[in-house]
Amino acid sequence: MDDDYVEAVLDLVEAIPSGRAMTYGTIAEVVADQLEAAGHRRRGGPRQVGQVLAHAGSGVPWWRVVNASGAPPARHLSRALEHLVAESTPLSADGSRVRLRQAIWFPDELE
DNA sequence: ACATTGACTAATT
DNA sequence: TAATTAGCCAATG
Repeated sequence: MDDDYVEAVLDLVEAIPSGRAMTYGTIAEVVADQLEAAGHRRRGGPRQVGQVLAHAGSGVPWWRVVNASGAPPARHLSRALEHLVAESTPLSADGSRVRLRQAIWFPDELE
């Protein structure tokens, strides 16, 4: 995993607005498109995004990245939920996952 | 090289 | 809805 990939992921995560969220899979697609357009060979997937955040995600709003069912990473669940609540991110009734229908964000949406 | 492991996903039951 | 099961792709031993 080279620096270009790591940087692309971190930049994108930083761009997610407060109160919104993106899934690992979507981030992987956007980053793959970006790098491909920049001349690199297509690579990466949801798990690679997870790898990047696990090792280098401490400085970015990692709690705005959730899995395909809207759940934050199991290991940091409570810390993530604190942030999400503080940002009034739309949550499911039991407060354990993000309501993707409302909270999902995509980078070309007007801000 | 080979096997195992993960901040994952989509399909199936 | 929730649990299970293949796939997936790069890192690690």
